[in-house]
Amino acid sequence: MAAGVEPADAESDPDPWRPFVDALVRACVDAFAAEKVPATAAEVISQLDLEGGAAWDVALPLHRFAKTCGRKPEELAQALCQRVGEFRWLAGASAVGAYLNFRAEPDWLIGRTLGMVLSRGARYAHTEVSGGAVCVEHTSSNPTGPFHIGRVRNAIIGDTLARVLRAAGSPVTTHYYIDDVGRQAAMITWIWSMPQSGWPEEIRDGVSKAPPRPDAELRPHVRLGRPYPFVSAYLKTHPDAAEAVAELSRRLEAGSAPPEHHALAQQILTGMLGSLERIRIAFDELVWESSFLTDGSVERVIQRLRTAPHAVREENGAWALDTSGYGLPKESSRVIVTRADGTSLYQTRDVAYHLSKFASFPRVIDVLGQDHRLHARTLEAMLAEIGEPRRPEFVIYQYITVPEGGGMSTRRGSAIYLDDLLDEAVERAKKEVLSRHTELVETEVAAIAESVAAGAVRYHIVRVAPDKSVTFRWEDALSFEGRSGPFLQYAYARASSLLRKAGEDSSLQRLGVVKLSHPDELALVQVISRLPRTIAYVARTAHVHTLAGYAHDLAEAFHRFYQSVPVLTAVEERASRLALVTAFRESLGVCLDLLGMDRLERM
RNA sequence: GGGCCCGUAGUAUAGCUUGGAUAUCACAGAGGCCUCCGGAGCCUCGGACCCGGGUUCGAAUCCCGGCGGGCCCGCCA
Repeated sequence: MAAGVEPADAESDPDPWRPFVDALVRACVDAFAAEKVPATAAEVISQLDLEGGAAWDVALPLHRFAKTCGRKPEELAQALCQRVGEFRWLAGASAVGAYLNFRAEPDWLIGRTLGMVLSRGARYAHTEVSGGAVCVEHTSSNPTGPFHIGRVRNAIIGDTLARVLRAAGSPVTTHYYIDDVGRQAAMITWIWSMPQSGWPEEIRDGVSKAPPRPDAELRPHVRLGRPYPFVSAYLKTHPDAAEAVAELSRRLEAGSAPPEHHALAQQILTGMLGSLERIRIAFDELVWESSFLTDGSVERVIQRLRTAPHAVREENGAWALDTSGYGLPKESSRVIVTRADGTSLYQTRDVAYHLSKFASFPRVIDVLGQDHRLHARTLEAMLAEIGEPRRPEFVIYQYITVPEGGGMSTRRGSAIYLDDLLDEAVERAKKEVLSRHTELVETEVAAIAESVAAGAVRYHIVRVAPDKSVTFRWEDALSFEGRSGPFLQYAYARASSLLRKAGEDSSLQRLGVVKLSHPDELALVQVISRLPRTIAYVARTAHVHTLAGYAHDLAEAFHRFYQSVPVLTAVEERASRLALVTAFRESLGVCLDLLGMDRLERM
């Protein structure tokens, strides 16, 4: 077979299938009209199954259309098949049962797909900036100590989503919202504002008996976060201490924080962000909650909420909102706006934050754990109360639990920390690398191991649908085979190795004719051609796990091709196959970029 | 008690938005593959839609009711 490579034009739609599907829909609408069956293009598109039965087929089930005209679907399929006739790029149409199957000319799709990838390179499947700006807020963990991997699920989902939205043509700004004025922030400052020798015995004991952390001195946020869970427990039984923290909290709100306060939060946060950098996550903006107090926006929100239609004054002076009209559970039909002492609460300050987001971004996305679901609905009610018509979109994910049952808890000692998981993954990756390579120097081995470990951790978490809870198991998280990050990176490294050995003739942008016919070659092209569609889907639905699944399919198709088709030793097909390998490598590279994983030339 | 989410082979997971042709993929299990380019790979086999109703020509998918698990129901965040 021989196919001309179609250079990618200035089309904004990066989907190689687009012209074929457009032609197909037109042909179907015409055929329906000829049969006097009412069917619009939109109806055809909605029924169209692009994944089809066999890999190359686009299928149209006819049950729905048959019903509206009272004919048998099988009979309708036969009739339509006669009328669809021929249109550009159609290799054949067939009626199978109640389905109409269309096959695109393989040569056309091969040429078009490879042409698209080879000319666009790392921009393959990307859409030119077209949408409005999007703000993605994710992670937003309080600066109270190191991340356990439950919290990291938020960061990985949010970061992946941000990357995909950018690829789909939206300018994205990521936010990490830091609570530096609430009770938790006050607790950290309270305990560290006294010398350790002066700490209450329970807290000192707790810290000294907690499992030792060899990295505590190395990572300041680990050390500074150590007393937090014990402080939290201590305050429940010591009202005097609790009052001291409350007083500190009031000072924070009033803008008269002790001098060490911000530095502490900053120090812990810096350590936490350092952990996230290990898995390639960084933020465009760090947003401090205190900034909405100092700029007066919280005060303005409070004024608006106190004059809102359902504002209620409690006897003790607190202000609340009756939200029973918003369909919230009746137990939470009252939300507090300000405490009896006049100070604000998290949900009130969050309204101010969201108003500031709406001022800059037409689209606002919040990534939240399932425990914040009610808060999300409360926030919507509060926005409605002050007459704000806009709403954030919420991406809610379920928790990561431990095999013994329950969530990750620092206090119960059931938390698995990101740093620990990465450290362990790095050790294992090093062993794997050393067993394969003797020529690499130590720094290279270390860098590769970090990349493999980070990829393994990110992939392990992102591959599961956000609305499913995950039970954490070390052996699964550290698996380097099958549905794992290293499986993808290995495919990339294999392809890189091929292209390295091929030498100069891998620059094939000007390759005129492609000769590919092996089923595994066609299957690989088919998967490559699905990438733009997949990115568009993820951008629309925020189902980031779909991209992880796609990337696995892509790598798998390559491994199969690699196994069954020789490349370097091929004679006639060598150039074509190298072009295919190049296109594959770039497509998988785009996936790795979007999943926040490193492209490894060797591993 | 009320609300939200989840329930697919031994384990894990896709498909559920918009019902449609033999339900995806992995780990574990059994059996194979380095005459070629990286065996972190490939091939073959066996194995699943929580239960009960309903809607429909057709239900893993939609509706109702159970059961099981997670989370929330603070003048915490």
